[in-house]
Amino acid sequence: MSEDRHGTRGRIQAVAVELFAEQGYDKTSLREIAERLGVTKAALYYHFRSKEDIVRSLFEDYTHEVEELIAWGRRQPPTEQARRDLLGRYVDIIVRRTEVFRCLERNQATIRNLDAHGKELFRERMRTLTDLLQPPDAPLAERVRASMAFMAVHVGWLFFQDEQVSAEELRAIVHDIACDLAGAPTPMLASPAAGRSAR
Amino acid sequence: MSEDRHGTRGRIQAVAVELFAEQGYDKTSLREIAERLGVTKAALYYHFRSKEDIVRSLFEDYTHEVEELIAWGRRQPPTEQARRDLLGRYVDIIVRRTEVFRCLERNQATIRNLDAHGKELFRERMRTLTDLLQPPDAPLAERVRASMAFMAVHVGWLFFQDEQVSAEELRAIVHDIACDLAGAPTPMLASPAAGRSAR
DNA sequence: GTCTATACTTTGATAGAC
DNA sequence: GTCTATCAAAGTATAGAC
Repeated sequence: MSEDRHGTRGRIQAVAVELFAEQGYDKTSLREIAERLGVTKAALYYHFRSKEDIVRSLFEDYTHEVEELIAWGRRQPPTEQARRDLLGRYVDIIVRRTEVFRCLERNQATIRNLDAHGKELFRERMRTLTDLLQPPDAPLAERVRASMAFMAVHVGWLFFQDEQVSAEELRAIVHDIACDLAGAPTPMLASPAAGRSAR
Repeated sequence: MSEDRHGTRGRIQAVAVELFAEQGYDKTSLREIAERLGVTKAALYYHFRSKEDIVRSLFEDYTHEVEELIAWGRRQPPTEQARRDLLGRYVDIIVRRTEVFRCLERNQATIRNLDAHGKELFRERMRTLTDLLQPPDAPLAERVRASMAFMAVHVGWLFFQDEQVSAEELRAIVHDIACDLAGAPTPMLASPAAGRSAR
């Protein structure tokens, strides 16, 4: 799998996500990636056919996980518990792929246009996830809340990521808020926020 | 002000936001902007000193409005009503500057690094806004919710922007959700969501 | 698997005429 | 305010040796 940073290929990917997220995809040259690894540009072309190929490979695992989540969600009964689990699993994906997701978020304009058909891929997946929480014919306000439940996971996790908070605590808080937005019952949470959610 | 699209300068800015948001800042060349306007690259250099100068000018008005909002917020008493108004005014800024904000959101990595000091500007403004809703010593869960109130405005407005929904309705829904997240009382809202917020 | 060398392309930017 | 002409720089990508 691509997340082992042992082989040269994996090391290239690790350096690439970091630089793409920090400076942007376009501002990061292959020369820079190669230098950081102590190899030459040409070496990169052994492992990847192009620069775009690198960034594409970065999102493969993430995309796959989301699609599996969607498939899983479709098999669940329409219970509150299932919705709660869906959001929890989504949080786990974001947590597990933090770096990749940060890179994605900061380079939306670039990444949108990698594939001609991939243009609205993110949007459609988000739409599909939303539908798992609220049917397409639900009131607009409910659908917006459902979408926001997922998006809140993104911004909440990424934004507070580099503060001095424990990952477990933040994970629980983000999940809590997401459930709250989705209208799902609040998960048991040993935090001061637990009272609020029950208001 | 820079949002009048009458002068050549304004027309350059209008084309630039659109292309930057759609294809990304780096993938958009000055040649392309010039062509779209029916002028030459050199003409652009009469109005702007550099490409970066164009993108910087785009955010001036937006930045100014947010800073005025912060100043306004500091003058308010710490009431629920004031917090509700703060969020409402924030929504109004995003609504008014939709295009610029979309451009900002999709080019985060690039724009972050335009100024060396501007690097954490967005983050710090968000932090300041958050503090207006919840003091820095509030429980983490409350601060995350406060931050999310603002971020929810971004994603909610932009994501549903191009669906077939009326601007007024979406504005109200987004404001409603933001208030809910911030713990502020729900604004009067003639929508099916009104009941939910009171749960 | 990695390197040297280089071809090819595009871009941001400038000088100076009109 | 806009145009023609031109430049240097940087980037992606390839060919071929080791």
